[in-house]
Amino acid sequence: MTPRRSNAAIIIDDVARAAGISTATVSRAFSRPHMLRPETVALVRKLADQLGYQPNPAARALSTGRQGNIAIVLPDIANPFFPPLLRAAQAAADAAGYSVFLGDSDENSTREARLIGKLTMQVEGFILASSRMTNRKIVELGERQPVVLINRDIPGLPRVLIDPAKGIGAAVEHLSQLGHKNIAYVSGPAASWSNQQREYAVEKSCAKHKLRLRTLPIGHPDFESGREITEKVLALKRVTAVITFDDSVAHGLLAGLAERGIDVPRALSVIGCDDVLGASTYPALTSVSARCDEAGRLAFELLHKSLNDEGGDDIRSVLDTWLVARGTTGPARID
Amino acid sequence: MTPRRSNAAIIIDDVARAAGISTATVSRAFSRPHMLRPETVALVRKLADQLGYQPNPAARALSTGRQGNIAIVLPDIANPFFPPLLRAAQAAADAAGYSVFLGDSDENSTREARLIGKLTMQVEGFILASSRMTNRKIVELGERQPVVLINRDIPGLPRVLIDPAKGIGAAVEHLSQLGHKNIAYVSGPAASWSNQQREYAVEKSCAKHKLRLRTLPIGHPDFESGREITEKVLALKRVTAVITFDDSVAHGLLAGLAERGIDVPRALSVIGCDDVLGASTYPALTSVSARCDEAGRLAFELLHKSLNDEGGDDIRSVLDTWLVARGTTGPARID
DNA sequence: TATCACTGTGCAAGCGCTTGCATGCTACAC
DNA sequence: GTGTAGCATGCAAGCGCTTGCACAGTGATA
Repeated sequence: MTPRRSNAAIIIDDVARAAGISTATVSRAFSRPHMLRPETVALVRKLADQLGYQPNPAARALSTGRQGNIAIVLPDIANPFFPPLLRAAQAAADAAGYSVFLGDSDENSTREARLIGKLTMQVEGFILASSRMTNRKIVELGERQPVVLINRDIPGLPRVLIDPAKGIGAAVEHLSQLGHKNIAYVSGPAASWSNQQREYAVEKSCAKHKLRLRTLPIGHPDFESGREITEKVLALKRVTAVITFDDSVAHGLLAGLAERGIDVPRALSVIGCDDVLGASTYPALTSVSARCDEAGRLAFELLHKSLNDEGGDDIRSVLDTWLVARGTTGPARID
Repeated sequence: MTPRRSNAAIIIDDVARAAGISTATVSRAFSRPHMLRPETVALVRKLADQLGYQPNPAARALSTGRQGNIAIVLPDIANPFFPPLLRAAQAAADAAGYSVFLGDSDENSTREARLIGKLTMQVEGFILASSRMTNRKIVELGERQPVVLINRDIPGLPRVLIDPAKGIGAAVEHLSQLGHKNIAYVSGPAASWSNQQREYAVEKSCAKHKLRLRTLPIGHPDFESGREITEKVLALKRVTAVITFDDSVAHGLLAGLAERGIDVPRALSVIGCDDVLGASTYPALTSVSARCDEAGRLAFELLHKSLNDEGGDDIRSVLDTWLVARGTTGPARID
């Protein structure tokens, strides 16, 4: 067979020939410089630069089994919780020399599994943020390849968890102090670990402070659903405060309330989760805050350790949350 | 040399052996099924499924020079303009069988160039959204590999442009009709094509409607900068309306105004650009709207055509904008 | 029956890199 | 002078796949 491509692409042989040495040495100048005489390394580096040589990652991957890539898979980039996380994770990965694949599963576990399947052979590991897959599937994946979870608590797999307990505890206490007796929780996707945690934390805190709690389910956690749930929230006559699964939903709810002329916080207090909207709503949203960028950074760090076989046993990194009280919470109205 | 890895990984030989045929035939069963007897294809498919065989992309890439990957590079995922775009582009790419690399340049052209360099050999093409690199660099890249631009107008390269003219024209007309005579434009990054277009459109429309225009520069276009610019906006005594580079900035400005008790729109009208915040501010933001998800989808489509050598000559796909008037615009105050 | 054009498969080279082992060399000790 | 270590480099196989070409079978045509 004759060569198929005769691109202008510079390959290792070109550099080797230019330097009058073997390709092995050129290769080592990049991957194991300490094995070579410093002058040799310098020469190769110079020539490579000059010729514009870049090692072909496919060839390298084929030979070594390492691709220098990772993948981040998440349910919905448009959810404002993820961009900061993604940004931080990609920045950390980049700094460590990795390139990152992005997979958006659109909140769909089948699609998520398909995406992962398509990427497995091209990446050294995965960061799964708010995965919608079953534990079993995730564990299976984890047996074949390094995986770090964000907001999913599966023993045995390294994971970064944003624990809403503290923040939600503070939120409920805040409401209790303001005189609220009946509150509602607008819950997120059932398959979401975060939602389970948040719901549980709300329940527990309400019990502690002796508040009555009603729960309202929602489909896709976004602005629209928040807006649409408004009617149902208002139908809960005695409820004077609402905690929502996330800020988007709170945002939608605020919009729905504004449309109906309901005064926030006088008639109803609203608290979001994630605190990703900053103070950018009006009134500024009281929210349970967390460093989600930190979660992204940390997740990559754990993955990086995994890749270098430094994965300690059963790492479970928990990030705390806290309440940021702004303008959407106030004293309970008196009926 | 002996084999380095003896993974449990199934390779093409395993399938070939199981089927009692050559690897060539197995390979063709995937890439050129029409060359084979249908029964052969079926057999191979069945066995491959059974064994869990997946072609190694690195080997394939090495052999064919095609990776099945593309990259999307953008200045800041945390900017709400990008997630919908990215989402749509990745969905389209996925549907066409491509996986996507993500690069966040952090608004930095050097970093952008570095990211691109790192990815070139792993992708078949690039989507550059709001690139911060110089025309020269981009053209150079385009000569070496398929590139589609979003919001960057370089003749010869396929590009998707969101043309603000119509929407901004409508915005200025809207303000003019409301009796505004003096308006301000809070501008974005100087290197941004979008900003240039928007600034130009504002100037032109103001001239047409005989409005006086002041321009205020801003650094990183985000919520914080918007908030910080408030003082300067208020210092422009006669200005009764402001158009901002994007929604984030408008958002920040609204927050800044609210903090100072300035009534929007009674004391000052505000118009954003991109319309990515929905009606989620209060008052709901009047904004120049565009289908940014459509831009993402379209960009991939153009890239896909490029990759299949169907790139027409000098494709320049322009998406229109329009004004969505909401609550932040009203009659000019009378000083 | 011999010839010819297909068709479906197999052979084996080659994609560009890494790396185990061999080799040549220098330097030092005996 | 010989032996021996140790260092820097080269040789060549192999990573898993694709694909040009060769080749064997088949049926149609002469």
